[in-house]
Amino acid sequence: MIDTLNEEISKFLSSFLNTEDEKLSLIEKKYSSTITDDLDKGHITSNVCMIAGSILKKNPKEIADALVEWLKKTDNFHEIESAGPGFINVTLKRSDFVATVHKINEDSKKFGESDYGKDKSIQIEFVSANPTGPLHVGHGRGAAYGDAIGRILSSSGYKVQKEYYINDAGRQMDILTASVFARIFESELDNFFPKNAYKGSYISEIAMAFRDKNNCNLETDGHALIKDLPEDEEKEIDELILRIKNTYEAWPKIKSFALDEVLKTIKEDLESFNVTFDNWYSESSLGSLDDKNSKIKKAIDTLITSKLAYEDNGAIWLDTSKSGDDKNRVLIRDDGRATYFASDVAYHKDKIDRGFDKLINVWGADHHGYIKRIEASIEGLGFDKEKLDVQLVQFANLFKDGSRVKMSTRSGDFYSLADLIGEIGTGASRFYYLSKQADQHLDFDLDLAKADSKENIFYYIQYAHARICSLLRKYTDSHGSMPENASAISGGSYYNCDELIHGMSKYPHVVLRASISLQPHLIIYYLKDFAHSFHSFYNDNQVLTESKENIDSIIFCLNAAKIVIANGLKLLGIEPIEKM
RNA sequence: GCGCCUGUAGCUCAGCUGGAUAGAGCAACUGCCUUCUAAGCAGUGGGUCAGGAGUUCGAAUCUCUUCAGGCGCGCCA
Repeated sequence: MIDTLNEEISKFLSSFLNTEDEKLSLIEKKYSSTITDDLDKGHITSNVCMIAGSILKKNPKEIADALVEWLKKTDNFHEIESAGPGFINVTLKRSDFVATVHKINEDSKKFGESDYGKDKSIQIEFVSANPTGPLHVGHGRGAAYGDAIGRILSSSGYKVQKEYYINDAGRQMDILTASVFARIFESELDNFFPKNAYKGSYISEIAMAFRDKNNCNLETDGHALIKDLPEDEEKEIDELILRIKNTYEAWPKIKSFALDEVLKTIKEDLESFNVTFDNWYSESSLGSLDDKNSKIKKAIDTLITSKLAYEDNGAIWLDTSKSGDDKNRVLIRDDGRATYFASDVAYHKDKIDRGFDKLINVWGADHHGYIKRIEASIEGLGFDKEKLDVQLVQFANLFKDGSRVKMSTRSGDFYSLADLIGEIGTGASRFYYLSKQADQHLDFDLDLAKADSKENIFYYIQYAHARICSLLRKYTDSHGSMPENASAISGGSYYNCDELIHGMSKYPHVVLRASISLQPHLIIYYLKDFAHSFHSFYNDNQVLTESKENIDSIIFCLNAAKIVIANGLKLLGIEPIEKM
């Protein structure tokens, strides 16, 4: 019905105000009609008269009075009032108001969807954690966020692809391999373990699994491998990697085995976190600089041809400062190896080449200094940098028993995402990760997530859903099938559901707003408010002792309320609970 | 030093592209379970929206500035 109001406002503006088109379109652009916060102000409200008053230098209240007269003549609405400094408050006809409930029941799972992003494709790249170990709680927030905006954008009509970029080409992979190697041949190496290797217990598990499936024979002298290694931890591991590669031919076999095992764990963790990807993109598929036809070589050649990349001091640099970066960045080191940045340039080129209308990168906030140079490379390759939208996710601090949970990947033992899911469940985990705007620091309180009080908003919302389910069960137990209309409400004899219906009518607007702003937390706060309306209703009304007509109408309405809560939770990747 | 983020009730946070008396929960105090799930509801008290200036019909929201806190500034990934 907001559309109807806006159409009438358009007609009013052009015929009544009699002013030039330029000003009219400015008014049209700036004003907004919204669903009211409370029923005292009717169902819909518009600030159009104040905007018009300001642009046309006229008294807003006079315009409002004229608009009220105009709208009254159309007979589209039950009641129209001007209020305050020049708001227009509209009360809908009972039938239009109740139509919301019918629409929700009909649309059911599709209620809240729109075609806002129709014909546009968006790719979201997120998590993309190095495949060197299981996901930890730091990755959880990006995972929940990327997946949620994927769901939200899909529901707004966008064609969405979710992608995980696997960093399987760099030094990290060698360190992973060396770590596993050292565990496999622990005894041959006199229990030596490199200082900079991955120390988690998963490394030993991978080593054991490898030993079970392969004949492991070191063949060379283990003592020689570890003799006189450099003291410096970085140099130590690099030297060890070099020696193993030169003497142990099964190195690639361990490497691919370790990668597969780690990826398997990551996929399992994500799956139990209700996060799925449409595509897993391997960094190594970008090829090597030695291959003329590889993606990485071609991307860099393009930059060299356009003179944005140049040689200096034996290295190849990209002129990123031209696009606002602090300094220029190295693409190819003086020893001929590509940097991580070079891979990323080629990767982003490939993403754009794949034809998406928009790319969203979900990055940890610590990478924000990296945005400029990626944008610069996109411009350098001749693309519009606006195609890329980097969404930063701040770290989440976990609190347990009142104090901060430490997580350190180096020491080996850390609080993993799987631990979190095991402790509070997927739903509550996702919920709290998403409960605050992504680019702001989040204190994640594990004790709160498990608490059984109103303070725990997750269960507060789920409880509303479960209570409705319980009523619906009791209704169908005695009545057989579900009611199909709300005659008592539309007829105007029963008003107690009005606040709930009014709340439900906001839902599609909330979803759209979350979609445009990429902010899932808006849905959480909406659901919290809506759950409150329900609990309040539930307390004031003894549903099942009402008259038959009233019961039917209430149940029809509550089924709609259940749909709204369930749809909202599903957009967050959370399964609604039917019984608590 | 430069860049990004943040500062709203005692605590944890909402507050949509500027809109009507700034909202929740917790904590404090009061009520409501022989009736559909009390993980619930209703009420009371609690605010210089960090400080200052500006933009205008109107600012927590936009601009500038001061103060305070967090993070990032590699031929690492």
